[in-house]
Amino acid sequence: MPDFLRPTPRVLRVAIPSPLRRLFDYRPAGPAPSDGWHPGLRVRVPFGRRQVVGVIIECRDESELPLADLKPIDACLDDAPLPEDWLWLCRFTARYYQHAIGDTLHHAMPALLRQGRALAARTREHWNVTEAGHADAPAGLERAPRQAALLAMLRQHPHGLVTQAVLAQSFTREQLKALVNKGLIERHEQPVTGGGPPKGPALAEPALPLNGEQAAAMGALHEGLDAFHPCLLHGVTGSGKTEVYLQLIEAVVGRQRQALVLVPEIGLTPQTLERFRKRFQVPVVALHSGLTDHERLDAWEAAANGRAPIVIGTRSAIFTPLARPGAIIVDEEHDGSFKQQEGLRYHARDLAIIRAHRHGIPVVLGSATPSLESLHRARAGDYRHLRLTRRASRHAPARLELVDLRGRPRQGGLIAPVIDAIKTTLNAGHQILVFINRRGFAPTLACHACGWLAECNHCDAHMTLHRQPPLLACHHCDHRRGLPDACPDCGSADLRPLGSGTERTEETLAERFPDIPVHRIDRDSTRRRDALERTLGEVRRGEPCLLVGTQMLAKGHHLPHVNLVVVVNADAGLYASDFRALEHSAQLLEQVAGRAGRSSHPGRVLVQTLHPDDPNLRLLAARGYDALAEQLLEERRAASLPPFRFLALLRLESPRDSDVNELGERVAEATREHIEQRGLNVDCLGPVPAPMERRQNRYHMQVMLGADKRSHLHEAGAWLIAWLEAEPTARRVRWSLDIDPQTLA
DNA sequence: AGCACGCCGACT
DNA sequence: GTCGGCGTGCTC
Repeated sequence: MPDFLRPTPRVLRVAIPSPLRRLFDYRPAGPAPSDGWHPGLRVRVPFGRRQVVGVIIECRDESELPLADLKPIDACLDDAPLPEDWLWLCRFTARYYQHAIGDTLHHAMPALLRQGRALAARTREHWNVTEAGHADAPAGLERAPRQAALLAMLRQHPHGLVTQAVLAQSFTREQLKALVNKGLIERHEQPVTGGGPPKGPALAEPALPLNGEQAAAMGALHEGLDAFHPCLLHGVTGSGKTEVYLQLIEAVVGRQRQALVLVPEIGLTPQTLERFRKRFQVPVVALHSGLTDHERLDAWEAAANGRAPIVIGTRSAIFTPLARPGAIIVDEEHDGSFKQQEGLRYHARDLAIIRAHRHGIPVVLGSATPSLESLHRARAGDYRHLRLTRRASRHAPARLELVDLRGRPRQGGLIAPVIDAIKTTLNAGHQILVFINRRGFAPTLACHACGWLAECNHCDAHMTLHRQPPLLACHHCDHRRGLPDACPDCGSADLRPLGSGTERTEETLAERFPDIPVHRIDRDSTRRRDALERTLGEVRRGEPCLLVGTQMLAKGHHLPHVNLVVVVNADAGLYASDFRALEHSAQLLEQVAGRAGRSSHPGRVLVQTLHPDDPNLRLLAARGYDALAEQLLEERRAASLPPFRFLALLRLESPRDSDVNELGERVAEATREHIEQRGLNVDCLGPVPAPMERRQNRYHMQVMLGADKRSHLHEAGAWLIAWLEAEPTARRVRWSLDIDPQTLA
């Protein structure tokens, strides 16, 4: 039925920004949008005692409530619905992650749209010369040379000029206003002309020549530009994955389509953007945290109407609408930052796959150390497995050398042979990267008389000792304390730092190598804007130096003069309770190793460990990440863990431990009963205390659901949520269901 | 989530 | 006397 014949629906089902997992019915009111009522239109509605911006999800004629009880909407905010692909993705996401649709839409929308800012009606200010202004000698300009010049310029443009163009010629708003007051020019609002890709060639600089493997990968990608075509681009550090991305984007843009590129949180650096912007003549829209609300909305619209051919952003950029989607690229697909860890707990990489499937376009997951999930799907034939094994430099990637820590005295966390290796490398004129996974001076402060340890009052955690400035800080809450002069338990003054963090290692190395600059890079030292870039800029000049840093240093930065990498302690992930700890640890070690010897010199990687005989560590050292990943996949299969089984984790938290305990018991019990009754093939384990049970004075418990079939897991999860929503005592407990949890913490 | 209502404790 | 703590209930 054509829209103009469609009668106005009696009921609008609206998603409201709230955690409530249902829709609310309203009566249409006010002028109908020009194309009629449709899902995707934003409406301003009364909700309780306030006004909110909601989104129409369904137009119908029936309601479960008497129609007379429905409130009318206050206004429709859009002339046309929000983009269909965006709405589809949001609805899918809400369903898959079992999250409230209203809250999902709210999170996926630019702030200005959430606030009800008009989208369709956005116009640009335009200035035209009036009839009076076209007269030979307009009056009132004798003593206003700038105004006269401005009028002269506008007279050159029969179709007028936008404000931006006027201001760019160093005229002012005041001069425009003065001319308007004199009746010589007029102000108009002109709709922003959108749509259509930018014209002209896409490339600003020629593509680089590809090696055989890259060319083969490109060939494979070229075969499937018009179809869903998931690829795992599995390439060692320095093998040229980015060049493959760039050439894929070139092909996509050349076909008048758009490319969406997702990068890890710390990957959206000026260098990354520079590389894209230098290559392409067409605009590259970057969605980063520094944008104003207005810029964000502009970018969203530019993507939605097709003006932006290339969009780059972090996790949340997966919710950018695209008018003509051409390809999605997820760089460093194994990176943990693609999973949102609170609220709507979505995984941007997984949504990228879904989105590409829906659009029928290729999606490329790139990594040197793919997640076991992606590796498994590539091996199963769900993804095309494209490998890049050759590095641009002559050298094979550095192998890990395990260094036995047992029984050896440490200075700043380092043992004598490692310090000797550092000295040798410095003497040869190279740089060294020391990687240590704890910031601060020392993990904690201990009393040597009685064994007291500095503990946080609000968390089950030690307080970290910091020297700059001197204090004890908890890394799990914002609690801080000054340093005690004496042990609070026994009064002894013999308080000593226990273990080493970045500050202590930095201090030790600075004492040991007084003539060599030591740069510390961690969250504390890079708090100032640009501090990281400035330090790295200096390091890239190539003078011998020492870099001490946390995992911030492991990712992506190109450090061509680093020739030796030292890992202070590799043991964190070896015996952790989290089944993914080893995978993540191995990825990190491989990434760190990739920092060594990227240019002219082969590098060394020294890995200190208390477990030099650990079979997993030995496998990683001897044969690399891929070999260990194979091994871990077999272990996961044997243990029925992801990616061979699907998980959902219920997290419960409350200031009162009895509340979480009791609710945990009851919800797990009820869920097990339901699973039994319905004959679902689902395990329900727990409740168990979360790894750090008390955090910020709140008690954390969890209940785990596991299933071989997603549909069974989904049903059990949905039932559990319904149970909690109906349970009065659950309101005293904060709870959330994490589908495909990435960590069990 | 907000936001109101409502019922008890310590204050100007 | 009231200001305000958070338990309880509701939102088309």
